[in-house]
Amino acid sequence: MLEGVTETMEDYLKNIYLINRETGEKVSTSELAKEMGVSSPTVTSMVGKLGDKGFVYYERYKGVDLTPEGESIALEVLRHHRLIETYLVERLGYDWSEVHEEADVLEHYISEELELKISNALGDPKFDPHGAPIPSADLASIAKDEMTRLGIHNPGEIVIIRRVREREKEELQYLAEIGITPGKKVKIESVAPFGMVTFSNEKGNHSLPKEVAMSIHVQEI
Amino acid sequence: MLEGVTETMEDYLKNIYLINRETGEKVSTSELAKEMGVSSPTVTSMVGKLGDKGFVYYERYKGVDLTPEGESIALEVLRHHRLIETYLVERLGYDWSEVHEEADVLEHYISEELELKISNALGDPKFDPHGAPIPSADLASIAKDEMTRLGIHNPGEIVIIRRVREREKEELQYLAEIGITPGKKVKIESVAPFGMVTFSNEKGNHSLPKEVAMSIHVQEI
DNA sequence: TATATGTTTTAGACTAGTCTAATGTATAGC
DNA sequence: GCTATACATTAGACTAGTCTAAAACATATA
Repeated sequence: MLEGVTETMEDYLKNIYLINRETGEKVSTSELAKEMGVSSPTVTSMVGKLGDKGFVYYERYKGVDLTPEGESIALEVLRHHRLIETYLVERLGYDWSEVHEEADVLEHYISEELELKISNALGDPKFDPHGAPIPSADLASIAKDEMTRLGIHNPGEIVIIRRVREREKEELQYLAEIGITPGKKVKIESVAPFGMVTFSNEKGNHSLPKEVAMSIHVQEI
Repeated sequence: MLEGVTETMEDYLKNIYLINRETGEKVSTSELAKEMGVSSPTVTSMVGKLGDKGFVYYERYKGVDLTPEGESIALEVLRHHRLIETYLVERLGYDWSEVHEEADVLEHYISEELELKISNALGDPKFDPHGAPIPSADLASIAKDEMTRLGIHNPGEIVIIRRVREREKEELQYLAEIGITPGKKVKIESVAPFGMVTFSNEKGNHSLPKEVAMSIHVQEI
């Protein structure tokens, strides 16, 4: 943790970064409150402090945005998170579905020294076990990727899974069972009523709610 | 971290355990304050809370003592600390002099799951890199050891270093340079004025202040 | 046994992070 | 252009952990 930046602040900055990357817009108080699991007034007061410290741009009723300094803190935390996840899977025998909670805590507490040792031990990996890009050591911001989402594809198209956003352990385990892990190929079979997307792969035919399919990053081939 | 036990409380309990093991007596407010780096009134207020929660026996003006429950929290933290130190040295290329700070933080944040994976990966080690015993997974309290201290031996006696208490990085590096690491043999040469203890080993002749020699656990042969 | 000395506790205050209840603001739909 | 509704902010309070200054206690020694 840096000087004057608490674990809580790091978490706010990380979540502002992630929501902003997802939506491309300024982040509203209530979105952030929901993501952080706190009340809206709590967020208002916290973003005020983050603004005073120069980590976010904040104007009342207009939402927040990271400053360059805020962004590099967010990227640092994200780098820690994804390196830890990768290490736990590669070196300590964790399953990809189990690593999120552990990394969510430890990301705030490993030193720069340990970050470096972990990265070296793994050969400076570029992606974590879910396919998410690991920010580089210089914290250059992550390039917007060229990928699409499983949920926007049409029947007949074939795509490679590149990234599966983090979610509940049981949900990730289920996705692995039906062949949705980074690197695997699937063919879209149908976009059915009730917002269901059906696809086929070596594990047979399966369906997912569109909302979930939209969180799976893919590349068409 | 357990339910209702904060990082701060874990630290108090750990330090009460360590001081009590060292002195064999109830721990006074001021000793604990010095060890924790806080003021005495802070300690008074904290031990009050720890008493309410049933982790310590505390009577005004009489010092504190761990209850069985407090002791098992302390042992759990100590087990984490020493496993982490061992892992960093064995698997991530750290030097024994560098691991203390990292472990002091992470000890509060690794899950039981990770503790188990680390212990398994290392083959359930019994001692950390400084020679300190690692509490077993069932948190049975650590048996009082049969060792003596380097500082109490007389010229001519030969001893094996078993354990070097944690201290500043630079100090540990110096001790390693002069051959004071667990497993090494030394012969006491003299107990000189100004409280200096002189000994010889394969690195030649060296001296240490008696206070330091008293913190090095040895076995006579 | 009375007192001086050092240790411990009490009193009261402050910060970080959170909450609920009340109030203010923006805007979509008429 | 006005108003209902959803969202955001202010006000005020609470807990954990810390501090300093002042008072209480324990005890060694004369």
